[in-house]
Amino acid sequence: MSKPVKQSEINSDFFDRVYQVVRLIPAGRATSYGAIAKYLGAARSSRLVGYAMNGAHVHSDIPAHRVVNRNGMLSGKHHFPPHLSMELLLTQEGIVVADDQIQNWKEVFWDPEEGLRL
DNA sequence: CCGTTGACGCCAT
DNA sequence: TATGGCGCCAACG
Repeated sequence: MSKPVKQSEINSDFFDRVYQVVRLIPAGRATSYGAIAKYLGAARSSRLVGYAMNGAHVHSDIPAHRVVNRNGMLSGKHHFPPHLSMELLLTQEGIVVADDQIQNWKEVFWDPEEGLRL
């Protein structure tokens, strides 16, 4: 198994799946768009995860700030309001951020497959 | 209906 | 190590 599959062949609620996973990210930890896509069986559709986050602002219970790119860089900071920037939110959770990048990324990174004990 | 865009990531050079 | 190209697929004009 583990064969790449188009998300459209899996289900039509890809975004909801993404939101579900993001909600499970523990405070003080963070994951990447690619890790979520991979967990959902659409490893090559990481861009869709980012797109899903774009509409996550309507769901105030989704910690979108805990999702960054594979390098731990805050590539989506530009989409947050000034008073609730990614850097601020992450810092409040104990994550160290410098130059728009999460420090100790290897330790902070939360893999959905590991965290959810797949 | 068609071309562009985009909170990404892998691979080639 | 750094840079550029391509795939992926929904949303938009």
